[in-house]
Amino acid sequence: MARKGDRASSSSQPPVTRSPCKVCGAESSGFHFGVDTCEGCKGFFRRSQLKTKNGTYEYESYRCSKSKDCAINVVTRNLCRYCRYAKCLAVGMSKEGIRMGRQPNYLKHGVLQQLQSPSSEGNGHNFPTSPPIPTSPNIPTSPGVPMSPSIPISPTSSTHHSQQQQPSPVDNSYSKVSSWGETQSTHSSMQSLPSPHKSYPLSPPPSTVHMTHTDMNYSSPNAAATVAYSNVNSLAQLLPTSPTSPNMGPIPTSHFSPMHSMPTSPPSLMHQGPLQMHPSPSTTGQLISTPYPGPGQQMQTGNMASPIPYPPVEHFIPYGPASGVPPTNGGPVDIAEFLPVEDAFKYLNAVRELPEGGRNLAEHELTVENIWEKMMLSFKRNVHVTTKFAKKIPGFRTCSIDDQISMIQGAAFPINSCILALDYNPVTNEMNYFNMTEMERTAMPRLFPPFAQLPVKLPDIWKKILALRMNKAEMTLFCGILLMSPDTAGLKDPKGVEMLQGKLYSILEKYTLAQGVIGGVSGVVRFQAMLQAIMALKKLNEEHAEKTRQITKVMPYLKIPQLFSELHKV
Amino acid sequence: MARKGDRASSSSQPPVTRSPCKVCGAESSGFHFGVDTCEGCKGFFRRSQLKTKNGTYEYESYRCSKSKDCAINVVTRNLCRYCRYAKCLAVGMSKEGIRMGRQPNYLKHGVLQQLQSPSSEGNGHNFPTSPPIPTSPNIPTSPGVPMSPSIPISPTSSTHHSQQQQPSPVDNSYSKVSSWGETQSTHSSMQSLPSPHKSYPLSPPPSTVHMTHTDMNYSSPNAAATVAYSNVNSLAQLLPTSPTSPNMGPIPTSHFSPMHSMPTSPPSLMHQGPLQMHPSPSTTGQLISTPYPGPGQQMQTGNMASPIPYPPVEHFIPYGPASGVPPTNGGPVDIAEFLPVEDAFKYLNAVRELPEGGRNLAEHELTVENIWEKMMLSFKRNVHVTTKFAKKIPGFRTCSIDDQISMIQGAAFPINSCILALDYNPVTNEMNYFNMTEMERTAMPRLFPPFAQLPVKLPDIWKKILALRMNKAEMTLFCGILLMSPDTAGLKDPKGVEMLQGKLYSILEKYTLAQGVIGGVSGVVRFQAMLQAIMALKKLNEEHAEKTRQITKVMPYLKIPQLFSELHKV
DNA sequence: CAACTAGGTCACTAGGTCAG
DNA sequence: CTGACCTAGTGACCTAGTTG
Repeated sequence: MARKGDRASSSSQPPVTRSPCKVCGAESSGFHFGVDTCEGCKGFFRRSQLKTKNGTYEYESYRCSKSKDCAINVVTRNLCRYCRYAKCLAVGMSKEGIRMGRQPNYLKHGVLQQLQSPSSEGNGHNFPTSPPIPTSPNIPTSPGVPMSPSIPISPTSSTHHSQQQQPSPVDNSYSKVSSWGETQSTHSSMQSLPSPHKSYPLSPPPSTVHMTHTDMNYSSPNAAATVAYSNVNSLAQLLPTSPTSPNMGPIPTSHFSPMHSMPTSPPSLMHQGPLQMHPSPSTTGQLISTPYPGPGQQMQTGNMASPIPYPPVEHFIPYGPASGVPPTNGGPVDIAEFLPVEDAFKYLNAVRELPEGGRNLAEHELTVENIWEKMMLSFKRNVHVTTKFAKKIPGFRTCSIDDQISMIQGAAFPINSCILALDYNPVTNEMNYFNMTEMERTAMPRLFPPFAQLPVKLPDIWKKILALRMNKAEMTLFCGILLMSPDTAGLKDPKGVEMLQGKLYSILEKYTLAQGVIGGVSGVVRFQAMLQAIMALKKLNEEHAEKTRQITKVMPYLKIPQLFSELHKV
Repeated sequence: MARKGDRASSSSQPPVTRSPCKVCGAESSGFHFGVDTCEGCKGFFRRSQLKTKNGTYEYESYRCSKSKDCAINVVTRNLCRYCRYAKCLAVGMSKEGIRMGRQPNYLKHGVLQQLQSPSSEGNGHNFPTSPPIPTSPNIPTSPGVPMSPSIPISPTSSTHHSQQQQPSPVDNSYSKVSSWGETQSTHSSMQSLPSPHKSYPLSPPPSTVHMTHTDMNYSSPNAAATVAYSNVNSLAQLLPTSPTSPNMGPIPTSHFSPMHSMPTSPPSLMHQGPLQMHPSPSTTGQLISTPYPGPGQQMQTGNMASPIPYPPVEHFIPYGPASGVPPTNGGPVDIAEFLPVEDAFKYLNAVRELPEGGRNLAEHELTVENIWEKMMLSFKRNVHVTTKFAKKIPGFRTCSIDDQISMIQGAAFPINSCILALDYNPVTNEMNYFNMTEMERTAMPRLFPPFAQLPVKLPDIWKKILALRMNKAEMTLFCGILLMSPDTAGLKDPKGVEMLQGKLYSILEKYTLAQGVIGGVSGVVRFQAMLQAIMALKKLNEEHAEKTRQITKVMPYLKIPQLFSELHKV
């Protein structure tokens, strides 16, 4: 049976389709370690990953005698092993990327690309539901399918990452730029390579390809306020801060002032983009911004199968001193006396924006390392703001530092996930996936298979959360409960935490009951639904921690900020 | 064009993503060798079972270069064939598990048919009952598992569908006889993996190998017809039972009749011996029996260790029609109309006794295998009774068979753990640790290190549960909530389950509130504490599942009844 | 029939080999 | 060490056979 090489040259296919090796430009012999490469680079990469007798990896011995920016092409590829390996990583080669077995037909027939091609087409669907016309003969980039992340998809926008198109020697893809060099330098033995980060270009022209909202309206105003966590790596360092830290900003004397402003953060803080905020005209309370279109705005049914029961307007729930319905037991609840809602909530809200220093990746930058790094950046900021949030929760500061750390470790992810519900639009399925662009998000399943389910599971939870129609006070309590989990791993005083959490539960219940019927749902039912949402978030958290462990096992070379490793006890 | 394969992706069916492969998590393409797997794992398993030229099986050549505990997921599945194959076995794949032909419709959309009439079921609850699901004798029964199918309890009747109801009166499953000898022997050569089928005799000469008494008293006329499944032990088999199964025993017309009898089950079902029921002098409701001896009675322990000296009268909490305190909203709760408490609870209670066929090990018998076997025996009985319990929970039968199975899988352990609280004495720390003797229990940490924490963590949870002072009705609802978890893994209709669970929550809350102050604690607080206990149990369950996975990875030669492997999704 | 699944096929790719 | 060539798998499709 016809053997190998044929695929390229012979066969029924015109030889034209044979793409060049993504690393050196030579003729490729197929997908190797997730990337279209030649036999040479395939073999080189394989050997590089072998362990030597001393237990180190082969690639660790590579050194560059120049400035780590050697061009890699057919002719020069053997001149610098360091740079060749770096290039391999840069184009996305990795053990995880392997795809064995037969190539799916839909790939062969070049299904997917067209969706991406005409640049940013309105609708958010990026799935091959239609019988796709073979636009381009080769490798499409489909989520879930391991392959080179650097394949140019949209010819239109190809202006900027020209390199991989041309089988030529020039290659800027993994070039110099040392923006991250800073942190890198402190990162130990990085000099011996594997940190592909260094080698990546950091600020290529913003991808025009798949532009999403996040890009534009981010102007980070309160940058200074949140201050330099840039170098902080330990949670412990964050905690001892005085609760009245000047960074906190002014604490509103009244938490229930009836103004329509966004939380307390500047508008730019909100992840708006296409997502509009429309306060209910009928209310005066402070609202949580959401992606729902406001009154008079058309709600388009997108890819959702079932009709969305909740209309946009009522979603904006005012809160304030117990208005009508009396609570089950006890008098009206004045949350303001118990917890500074505004103050706490603003930190929660911060996770909805791209962190400082973050940027959206261009198409050709969608590599494991780059995405990981972006995630880490986001994550770090999130732990920070969660920490600040935590300090506002009654009783949190009374716990031991160790327990405080444990709780933040255990709750940062679920809390963050919860808040992102505010940016989810169940109708269009638009979401803020940890501040990633849609392109980045869709690249995830391919680059990090264990995370593949997350973008699927989160929306379910988000729907639940949105259906709760929580206002800021409720959301704050809700997250407080997530934080104060007595079953947090490693807790030294679970009893104490349990009591504190119990208090939160009870306040939330009273408050919710006092709210009366919201959106046709009674307070009792809403409260129970909140409890269920809490459980769902906790469960998701555990799954996620497990997945993270898997990933870091499989990709031990990924940098894991201490915070993160702490968070998931990796 | 579009051939079948597309069924997964496209199809006219709801865009519901197919369930993940039980082995690697990739998208499954259907049932293969008895398990929901992807094409890759299907092919891998098939090839593994092929004979080589030397007459050996392909899988016999597999070796693990690490510690036989490699994670298997879509990314790593090709890294270790030994572990991948082990995982295949663990999830129950086997040649005998094959099921060909069309998949019954009720499996596909089992959920919807709830509209059916409640029909039978001696007592008349008004909750929907699923249509008497056709008993399909050929549910994927994967062998790979050493135990008899048997649904014990009461062999009488069984006139209808005798096939799946193998009336083996006694459920000592795979106890005595050669079963172990068989497997063990083949396992001696464990080094090179498994002959799972050899070791997990199921289909092989159905006669010799695995024959326990099941054979003898199996007198069903159509034995031949069912022969192939005589050893079936899939959960699926247990479920389709007609709700009118005569095994249920007499059902009291009034669930609240103030009699002091033990539930309604035959005495032999109850772990009575030392357990006496002593109603609180001030009440007349039915009580949960506990290890606390009643006044003037001496406590003697069965297979448990020492006597328990302490009779907290308040521990016995009566229940009955809402007495004094009015519920939060709505009138008094009549649980009897909603759920046959007595009937359901008796099954729960059964886990407190040593299963039939079980025996306590002598000191020299405390080996990994023996203890494992004992655990499995207990476990199997527990799943059985949990299944029966589940059928009594309103709405459970309306779920699809798959979901029913998933829920039992996910809840058997926490439910069983919960019930054992009734045998825990917080003063002396005496406990019923899954019916093990103290000696056996103390041997556990040494033999199964991953389980070391269990005997430590359980008491904490038990204390919480005891502190709740739940009566039978509450306990039944509590366990029902554990069962109907919308976040159960693999659920196809989580929404439906969520709704059903919500109902249970709401009933429990109303009922608990109606109980008023118990032991100085208000209903509101008690209810909240119940919620926390539920979360604690769920968390413990996940940890335990993880530990189990560890153990079975490290000791792949341990026989794992399918029920067990299913239970923890090993 | 229609809905499913073992098995077979064969397009593909890790790894191993061994001249260069 | 490199990389063209091989071999042993792998897994997307397909077909034949089974079952409701």
